[in-house]
Amino acid sequence: MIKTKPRGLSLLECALLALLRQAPSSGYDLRKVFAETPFVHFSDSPGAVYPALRRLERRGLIASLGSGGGRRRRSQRLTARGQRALRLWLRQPVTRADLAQARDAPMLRFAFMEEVLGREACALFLRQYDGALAAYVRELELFARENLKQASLSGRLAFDAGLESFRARRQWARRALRQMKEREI
Amino acid sequence: MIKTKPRGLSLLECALLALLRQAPSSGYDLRKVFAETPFVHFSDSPGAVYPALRRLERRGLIASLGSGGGRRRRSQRLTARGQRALRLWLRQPVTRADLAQARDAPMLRFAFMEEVLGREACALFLRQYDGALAAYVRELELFARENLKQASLSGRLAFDAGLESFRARRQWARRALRQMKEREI
DNA sequence: GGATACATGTAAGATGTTACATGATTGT
DNA sequence: ACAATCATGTAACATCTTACATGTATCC
Repeated sequence: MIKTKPRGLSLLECALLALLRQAPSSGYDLRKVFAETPFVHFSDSPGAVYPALRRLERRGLIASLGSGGGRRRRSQRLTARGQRALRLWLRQPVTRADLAQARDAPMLRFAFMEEVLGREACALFLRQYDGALAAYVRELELFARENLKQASLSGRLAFDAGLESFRARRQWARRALRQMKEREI
Repeated sequence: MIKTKPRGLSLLECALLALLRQAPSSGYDLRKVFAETPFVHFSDSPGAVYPALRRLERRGLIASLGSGGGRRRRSQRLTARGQRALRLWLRQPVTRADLAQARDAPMLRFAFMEEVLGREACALFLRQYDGALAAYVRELELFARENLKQASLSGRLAFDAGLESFRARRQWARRALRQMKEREI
């Protein structure tokens, strides 16, 4: 028995795994990706990235390439265990909690999915995602009917904004599925 | 000079202020709101809510109603300072960071805005929000043209999902502004 | 050899999560 | 009196933010 606690990985840690799979990189490289890529909300602060990398290293999911002391550039690569952890994360089903709380997690997974799991997994994901969205939209509509009667106009509109985000995302999922199939040839 | 550090309020703390303005409530009440309201992502865990309430109390933004020791129900109400803090939060301009990082903050503010600041402030907000979204969408489109050439299909689609969310939100903002004006009579 | 950019790290503090503990109230 | 529910709180832990500290390479 190993002493590793089976705590889950944070979204940041998963993103780091996915980026390191594409190419071994240093913490500095990864921070630049976060700094320069819009609308992915990860912090490029050293106090977030370097500790996360060392957590991944401690778990054996990544390993240093260039060694040496001091403060020289130190690239990290994914280990076999890291590969497995990444695939596991990418293959998770889409849950209601993913929609309600960790709203960006599904899309982050999808962004890296094709490279790691291939087109079929992407198509499966899109169908699951659409289904989960459909159920969640129904739930929200029901809530609106029962609880938004005497809300202010701005309150109702704010709720609508959320609802329409999910509806738009459903449309996107359908379109994405079509495109995946078209280019399957 | 008072010793209060001018640290900002967390989104949770702002939400608590807004809810307490509607009606004095206990921590338990507030937790139930978070537990039962879908797609507002606040935790209903006691370890999040009670410490946040005590921080607000320490700052003089809320105050206890029912006193008494033990573990009896203790409702909190907004103080005059709390009112001012709430209005200040609601009146903040929409920034790029609100769109890129704190994505839910603007809508949370809008939801409570009419009750506290009135229709005109809502209309101003919607125009600002639309403008900020327009600029951000242009920025994202530029990024896509320059950096998404050799991305995988799922990678490009994931980016599109984000883009379309922002476009859909712009449409919503325009529609909301129309509705605000229609019912202004 | 001095300035500048590259690169890694840490310390302090805020916040949130999970799990547990415990006091009050209500119904039977 | 007992259980169930209401209601508040705390301890341990993980993560992230901000700000600072420090070493290395490169260019002139």
